[in-house]
Amino acid sequence: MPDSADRLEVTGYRLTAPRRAVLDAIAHTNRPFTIEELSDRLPNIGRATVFRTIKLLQELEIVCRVPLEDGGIRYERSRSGRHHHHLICSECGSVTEFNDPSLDASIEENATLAGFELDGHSAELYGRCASCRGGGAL
Amino acid sequence: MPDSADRLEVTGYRLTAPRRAVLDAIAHTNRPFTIEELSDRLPNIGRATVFRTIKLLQELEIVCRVPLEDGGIRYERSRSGRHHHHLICSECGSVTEFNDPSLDASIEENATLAGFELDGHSAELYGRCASCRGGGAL
DNA sequence: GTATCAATGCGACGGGGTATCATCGCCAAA
DNA sequence: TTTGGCGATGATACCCCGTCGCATTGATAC
Repeated sequence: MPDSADRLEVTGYRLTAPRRAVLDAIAHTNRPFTIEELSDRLPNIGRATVFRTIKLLQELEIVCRVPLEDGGIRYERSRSGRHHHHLICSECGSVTEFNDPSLDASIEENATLAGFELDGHSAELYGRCASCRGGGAL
Repeated sequence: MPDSADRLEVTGYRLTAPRRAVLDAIAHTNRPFTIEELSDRLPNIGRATVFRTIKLLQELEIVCRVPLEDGGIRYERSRSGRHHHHLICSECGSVTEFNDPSLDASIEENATLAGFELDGHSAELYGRCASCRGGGAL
């Protein structure tokens, strides 16, 4: 994951061994993960450092936070690296990013209607993904 | 708040003194609150009971959970009692409910496009409300 | 090389919520 | 009206997730 490393350096953060290890671990993960899972895979790295690194990567939009329906939190490597929304499968836990200008427009319109100055928003969709529906028991 | 009490009874839950007290407290609150705040206002009621009651009221859609931008959680009496979204002011903390069929339609469309079977979604908008903008320093 | 200061690791801490379990009290049936 | 069942309560311990404080380490500039 060279460009993520680049992004760290370019923004003035030090590219240390623990940060490399975290970047490497998430590069090799294709499923949303918890900090605990990540931390377990990196036994030589302090838990606090994993938290701090993930927080940093969120700010750099390399990783994004995925709020689950039950209130739990997972994280995932951001594929687009830009603002997006999530489709979260309650069966297999997979997360799909999507982007829809008309959805964003609709959100902005509602803010404007309410006299609201928008500076951020989130939208999460919960349900069952295509493959779980296809192969599933229902 | 007689109809909330009714809703409890109708759905088969007992309308007990602690539940009445919680209903009464939230009826007299017009701002989003934390469980701690609510619990402090009800010193004779156990903290666990406050948590349990709020959880119950969420299920009955009498109260809704408001996720803040920083990850914190507040609760608010639901005005519409139905599915809705939130405009959350980062300055004064006020929460405004809104409902927009075209926003919901847009969400459903994205789900359909992805082959997703939707069973729930959330959308939170963060920014500054009209009155904070009007009287504010900017 | 060496100084500097960000980053790390450790352990303690804190907030928010749940589990356990004995007790209470609402409600209905007798 | 008493009684009994069982849902609700309260106190406490506990758990999970994330942060803080602080001494130490190590990346980078000079």
